[in-house]
Amino acid sequence: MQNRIQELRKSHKMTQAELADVLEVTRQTIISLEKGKYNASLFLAHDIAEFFGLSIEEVFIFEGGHINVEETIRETKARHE
Amino acid sequence: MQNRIQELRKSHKMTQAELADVLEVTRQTIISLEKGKYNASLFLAHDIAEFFGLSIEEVFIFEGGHINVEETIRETKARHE
DNA sequence: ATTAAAAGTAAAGTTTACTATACTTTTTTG
DNA sequence: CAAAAAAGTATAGTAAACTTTACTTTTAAT
Repeated sequence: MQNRIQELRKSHKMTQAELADVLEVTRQTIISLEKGKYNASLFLAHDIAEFFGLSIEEVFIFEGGHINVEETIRETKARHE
Repeated sequence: MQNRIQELRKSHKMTQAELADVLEVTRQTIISLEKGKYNASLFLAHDIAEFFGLSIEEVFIFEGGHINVEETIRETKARHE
């Protein structure tokens, strides 16, 4: 999963330490998120998006995996019969 | 944090086992999320929202904590000078 | 009323987000 | 260029999301 944290942080002219401080996480967390070492929790994702005035989906890019809902439901239901 | 998983699952006439199967998690996970025992990861939150054709923010209700962005930036920057 | 299906509980184990600390490298600025 | 600020690396530890298994309670169907 990709994210626009670094880009958004820079456009707000903030350092990693400042962003970490605002979000009440450590600088390590910001570095790791920007570097893609791991993914934010739902809470932190929400706080980041809210801080930048965006939706979670606008900050975090979830690639692939577009499910055909109707088909998936049919298949899954069949599997459970 | 609240979520609308149970409501959405029922409106799709699915059991917990079926939803778990579709989302490729265990039934325990669905039960625990519906019961509010813990929060979904960002990944799972995305998969759930996508499955129901909604945004993460439409499925998960993040209460409180509305930050005044400009003020927070000013304060935080001051703290870092 | 029985039975079966669905929902729920409990607890131990794994994985991963996040912290804390300490040190190194890169970038910025005077 | 030199100093300071910012960014990055590494690693051990904690917390919480998620799994696995096994058993109990509630709801639905006949």
